[in-house]
Amino acid sequence: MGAKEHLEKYDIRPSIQRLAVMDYLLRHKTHPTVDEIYSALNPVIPTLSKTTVYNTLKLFAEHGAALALSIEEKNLRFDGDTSVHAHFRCSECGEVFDFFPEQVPELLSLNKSEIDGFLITETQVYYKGLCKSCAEKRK
Amino acid sequence: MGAKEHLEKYDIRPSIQRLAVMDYLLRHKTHPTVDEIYSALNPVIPTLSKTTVYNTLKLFAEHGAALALSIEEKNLRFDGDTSVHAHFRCSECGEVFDFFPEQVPELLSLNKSEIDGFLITETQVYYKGLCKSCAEKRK
DNA sequence: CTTTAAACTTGTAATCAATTCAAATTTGTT
DNA sequence: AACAAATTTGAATTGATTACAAGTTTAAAG
Repeated sequence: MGAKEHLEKYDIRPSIQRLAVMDYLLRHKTHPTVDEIYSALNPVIPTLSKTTVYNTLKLFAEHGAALALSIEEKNLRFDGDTSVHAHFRCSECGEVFDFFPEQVPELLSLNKSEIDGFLITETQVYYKGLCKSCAEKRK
Repeated sequence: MGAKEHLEKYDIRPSIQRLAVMDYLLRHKTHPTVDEIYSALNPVIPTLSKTTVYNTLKLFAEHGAALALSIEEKNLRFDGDTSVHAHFRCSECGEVFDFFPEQVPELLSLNKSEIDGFLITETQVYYKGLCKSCAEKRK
């Protein structure tokens, strides 16, 4: 599915800037920060403002078209993949990976459900530690 | 267990300030922010600096004596309860609750384990939505 | 086509949580 | 008591994010 269809699906009008940001998110599974997205797109759309990237990502998150991850202290990170999955951040290299341990689906599927009177609309599961590549280097 | 024993357990020297912060965390299960802790303790220890509260909480988190929760956009929140549990943040009133759906223990117990070569040292599970009290008011 | 209003984008300025840093104080040790 | 290490302090700085007001684009109606 392309960026245009993805935006339409979430009732977001497809401006040039929004399409570019969505396209970037769909093509890069790296969970980029605002700065990374801005730096990548600025050469292509020279008039692009960083404020627009902020506005756009906030809009995406509100409409459910992207996930905002607060998995690291400094920057928010964004994910265009809104399917059920968790995230892993390596404390060595800082990279953020999609993560899918067996137990996760069950847990995330609590979404939209009600427990003890609490209405769950969003679930975030964050793991931290050493990624495969950094763990091997340690040896 | 008192604040002193708690600190000793995690190899943290018990200064006046550290004891006060730890004591506050153990007595208030509200997942307070730095500001909340500082504002509460400043009247008691007038010389207290906010930098000390920052330093202290960072130290606690590094030693595993407290949890740093990035469950909300603006401030970090802290939890003196380091046992296995998840958190729920109400998007209406902003309060952060301890939360313990059945599936959580299993998920959090991945801690210190290895999956696909990834070494997990920390797990955070965040739920967002409407808390019981705010959900009832909505009707 | 024009006109017009709404939606969107832009850049600057402001905010504010968190960190840096160097000086002052406290603590533990000989 | 004297010294070194650890801790605390507050002022200054950083840096991600937001606010805002002006400029631009888009879409719909005449």
